Amino acid sequence: MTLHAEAQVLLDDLRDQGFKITSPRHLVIQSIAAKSENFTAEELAAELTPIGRATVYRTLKLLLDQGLICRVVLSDGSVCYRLSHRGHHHHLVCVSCGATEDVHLSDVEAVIDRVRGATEYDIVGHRIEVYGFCPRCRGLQPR
Amino acid sequence: MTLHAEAQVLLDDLRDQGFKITSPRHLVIQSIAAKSENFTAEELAAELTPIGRATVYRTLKLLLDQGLICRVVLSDGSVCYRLSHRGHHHHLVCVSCGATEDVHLSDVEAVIDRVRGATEYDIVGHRIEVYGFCPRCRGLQPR
DNA sequence: CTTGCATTGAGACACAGTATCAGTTGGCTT
DNA sequence: AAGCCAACTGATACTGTGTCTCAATGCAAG
Repeated sequence: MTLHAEAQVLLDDLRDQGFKITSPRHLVIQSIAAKSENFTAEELAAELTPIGRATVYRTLKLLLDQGLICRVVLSDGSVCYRLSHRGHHHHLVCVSCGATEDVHLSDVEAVIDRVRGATEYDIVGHRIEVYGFCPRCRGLQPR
Repeated sequence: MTLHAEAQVLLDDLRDQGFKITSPRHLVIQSIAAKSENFTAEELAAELTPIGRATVYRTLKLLLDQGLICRVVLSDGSVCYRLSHRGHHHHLVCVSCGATEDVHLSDVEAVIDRVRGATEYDIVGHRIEVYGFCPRCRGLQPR
């Protein structure tokens, strides 16, 4: 299994959009697909050293625009990325260690719709992050 | 009216927390209190030139920690600040010009509570930003 | 009025990301 | 199989946002 199945999906998706499958992109995607946890852009760049930092960032942006990965904003405001397991979802982020889980806030759409009816704004999207202590960090919680 | 009423509230609040009311802080707060719209840290620093940039940032952080101002994340990921008109609320942000309105997402707590019941995480907070075109920008909207 | 400790300012640093631009390459076209 | 060229790459410089350090300063408690 030199090629993670998820990587193939990402590659196919990019190809379908008319992007070139270059060897740097191939490597970046392979590396991302192998990760089950959050990663930062710099981590990824460091790990893929022969590949230029700019290229790593460009590929991330590409995947982000295609909705193939998602950006997670930690409670301290720093950001990292993770594979998007397709479909609209939100994140439950540990304020202590940054571990992240996907959550489906099923009724949020209804709440947003209510805003839609009550404002002059033409609503096009939203960003939600829920913060808490993960089971692992709960024990170390101050007080 | 050399001192905006809102400024007095902020100052009192800081004093109550045991912080010193120095003249740089006084000026920063006065300047913030006079703004009705979003502002960026750099804007503020530029406007208050004789005051050190670091001090402006430190004062912003202070006010942020005290919940006296809030941070708004625009749709492009850049951030700005605005006076917090107290109480928990969220932001409706224009994706085009960055104009911001406070919104009260009344039922969101119920949604979050539902998550609380369904996860191992000990939930302590959340961040919500709703994006759309403001009335002014709606007309210029591409298609 | 003194004095301690919080605060300040200047500047260096850190981090995340973008811009530039000459050089390379994937993949269509023939 | 060869050629072409827009898309892509990598090195590097730059930007924006914020933090750190550390000597100097100044609130406010006594």
